[in-house]
Amino acid sequence: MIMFTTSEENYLKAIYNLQQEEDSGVSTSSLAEILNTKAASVTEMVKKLADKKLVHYKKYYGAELTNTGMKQALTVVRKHRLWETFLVQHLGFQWDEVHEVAEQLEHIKSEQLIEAIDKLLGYPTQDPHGDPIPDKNGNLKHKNQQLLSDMEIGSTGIIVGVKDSSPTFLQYLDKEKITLGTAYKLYSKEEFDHALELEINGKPLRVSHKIASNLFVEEKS
Amino acid sequence: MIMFTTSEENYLKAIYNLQQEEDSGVSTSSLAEILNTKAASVTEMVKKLADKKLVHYKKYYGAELTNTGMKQALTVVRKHRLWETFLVQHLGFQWDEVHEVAEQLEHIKSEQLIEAIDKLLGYPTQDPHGDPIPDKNGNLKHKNQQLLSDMEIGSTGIIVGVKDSSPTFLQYLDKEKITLGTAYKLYSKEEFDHALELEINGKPLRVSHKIASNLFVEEKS
DNA sequence: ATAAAATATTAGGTTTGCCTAATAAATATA
DNA sequence: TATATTTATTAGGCAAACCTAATATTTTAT
Repeated sequence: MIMFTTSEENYLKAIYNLQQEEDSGVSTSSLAEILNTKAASVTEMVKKLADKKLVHYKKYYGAELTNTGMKQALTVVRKHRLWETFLVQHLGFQWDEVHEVAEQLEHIKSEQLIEAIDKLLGYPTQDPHGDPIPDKNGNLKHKNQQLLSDMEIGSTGIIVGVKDSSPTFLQYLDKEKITLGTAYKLYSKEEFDHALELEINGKPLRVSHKIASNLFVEEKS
Repeated sequence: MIMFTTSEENYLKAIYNLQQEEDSGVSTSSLAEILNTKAASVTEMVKKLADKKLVHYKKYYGAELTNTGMKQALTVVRKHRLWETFLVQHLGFQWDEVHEVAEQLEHIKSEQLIEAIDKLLGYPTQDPHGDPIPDKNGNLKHKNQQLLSDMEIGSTGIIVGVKDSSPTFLQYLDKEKITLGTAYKLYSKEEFDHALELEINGKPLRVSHKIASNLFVEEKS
């Protein structure tokens, strides 16, 4: 059983996350930004990952996970999201407090541990931010979610996830009493700045395009 | 707030543990053995710790924790023992399975996390091996324990801890159904090899000196 | 008290993962 | 299309924490 360093795991996870958005190769600069490091360091590490057959890498193009790399990335993502869920459900953490600690906990090496946490939580399929938790074989249960900013006028449904899960954004949502499961109705969109007029918790609320484009919703059928 | 590397924390904990036994300075070779590293590496690191005022170090003599070093060592020991307790009580680990994982978990940096675990466990004062858990101020509740091998013939009481907590020893105890809280009666000691004749769980049991010298007992008053 | 053995330190390397500065390639702009 | 700008790579270094081999000190045994 091959083992990975914390740094390698962080790169794999970051590539995984970025790969979800862009469909071309993951760029050196985007990795450098996410990983809080410099482009030169990224190039170096990505080459190392390519040597280990964890990513495909083409100079000046970018990196993409191989099947092996994807599998490993998913186990890191799985651990991260299970720990986040544990912190919220069993240790009383708020959803804006879990990320940093989970960044550390995701690197703990013990199959027994993560399986026990999974069991304790009842094999959850979503973390506190609405992100899917891969099962131990790497399978994801994907919801049919859309961005609130992409919905048509008159659309109703519920908030099912956040795209940005930074503390500041989550704290904004707390302030507005928006949680996963909260119902919305989209009244109108402002042409000029693409702000949205919503009904949330029975009250009208105006949100910027930036906010709406970081909220996943599931439309009422 | 000063932060320590995983390696520094491991050295501090190791020095703490060894300091409990010997009362002179902790030797380079004993540290090297415990930390699975070479003497040269230990010398180097101990010097670094001395520069940071975490240990007193005298060449060819050994290392001793300063007050600051002791405080830090105790927080690592606290985390280690709380995690061990958590693994056993909430995740169904056996007492011989917890050490390796706790070695990793003890380095997670989050005051909030360890306080939440402590609270969840009900502020325990002992870990699954009977070792005391420092409270968040570093205070230890010390039992009046003695080694079984040091007891007089006729002594009765209960097992309250293990000195060696290696899986092999713990598995031996499991096999013999010896747990913390088990009552013992010391019948006799063999002159030749210092083996002991005991009554354990209502049945006679002969244990070697090595075993008896790794069991802590509390004598019935 | 001296020699031998054991223990500890120093000197000089290695690896991992990061950095800055210089160069090369790709993309955008005139 | 040629040039400017942005993005990426290479070259050369650095710090942490290891290592081996050589040397120094302390302890043990004769």
